[in-house]
Amino acid sequence: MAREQTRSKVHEAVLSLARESRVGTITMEGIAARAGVSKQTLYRTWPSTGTILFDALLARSMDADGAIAVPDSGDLAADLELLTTATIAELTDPIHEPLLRAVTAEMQSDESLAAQFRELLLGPQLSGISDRLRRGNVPDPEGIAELFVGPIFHRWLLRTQPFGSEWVKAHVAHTMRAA
Amino acid sequence: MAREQTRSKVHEAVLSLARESRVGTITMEGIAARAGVSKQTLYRTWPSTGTILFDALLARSMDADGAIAVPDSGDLAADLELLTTATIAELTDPIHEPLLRAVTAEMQSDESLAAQFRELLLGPQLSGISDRLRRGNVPDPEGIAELFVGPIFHRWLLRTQPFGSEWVKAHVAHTMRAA
DNA sequence: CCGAAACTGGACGCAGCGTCTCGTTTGCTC
DNA sequence: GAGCAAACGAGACGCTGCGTCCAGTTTCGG
Repeated sequence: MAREQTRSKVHEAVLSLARESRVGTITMEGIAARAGVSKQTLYRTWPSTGTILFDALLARSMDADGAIAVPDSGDLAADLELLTTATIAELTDPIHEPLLRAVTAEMQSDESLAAQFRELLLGPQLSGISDRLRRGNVPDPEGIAELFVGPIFHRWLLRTQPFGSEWVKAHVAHTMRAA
Repeated sequence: MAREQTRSKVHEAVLSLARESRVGTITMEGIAARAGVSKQTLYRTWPSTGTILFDALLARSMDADGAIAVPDSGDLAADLELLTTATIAELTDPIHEPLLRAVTAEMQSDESLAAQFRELLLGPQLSGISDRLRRGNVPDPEGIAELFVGPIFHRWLLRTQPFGSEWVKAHVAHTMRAA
């Protein structure tokens, strides 16, 4: 559909806008202006700002290493701790964070965006983790993966409290005990 | 500030709007029209639609029983299962759900709304649970409370999969094992 | 019964939406 | 390298909602 050059111009524009202003204020017109692209071009490919943000997020997740790799050293507890730290780093990354917050928000009133998110980001992430758990002979790996991810996400989304290394350790310990 | 009658007219309007249309489409002008109230009156009390939705949500949570009561029968596992079921019922209630989704979304770009939410809804909820856990001699009750709530919220927010009774049982079992 | 506080109704300029038209550029195909 | 379809830029369109302002009315406690 869209030329590759257009797509990357739009992605760059979105990233720079997300960096410098509140994500809730990002508009189609703003993106078009920043990217040096006509609104028509935007609407041709993306139905909403949420879709664009998600697309940018996805592109960013891909080129680094293809999402977050799940470590497998044989020591499950150590791996979970690494994974927690890596996940937190991504969630609080100055570029990722605003994009992800905006997409999460938009998902609440856009089911098709939510479906895309689940399929392309959340799903792979969760099954990566449950695969690792399965290799560690953990029963009900899917359930434990949810138990592991849920509280991290919860704390991030609701900004309950900052993530500290002692919290990470405690969380991994809880997860290990449940597994 | 606002007369009690005005406040309740606005709450009713918000509830009826949330019931019948996508929450993302709720506007100040729409609420004003539905409530038979001038925009001026709305802005005098609430700075944004998010604030109004949160206010309505809070009012609704209060009059029922004062948030969700944490059961205490002595049997921790049974209590957690009841609590899970009650929480899910609230999260999927046809009126609560859209309001809560909208507020959660808005919180992502409105820190002061997030703070209110934490203080008036999330906080009491979490400390109710950790109190119950403490009474059951669970170590690190705050941590376990997060472990308990996180995955429920995660599954609801991202609509990963529907809540089934077998999932509830498994989740309680995991939590018990960690505690 | 009087005054302050809360209210209605409507008007204001402004930003962003989503769609349209028209003329230009890009890049693939023969 | 000429030709053609697809993608693009520029900008105009009416419309909805925003947030603020004003002038006149209602409500209610002292």
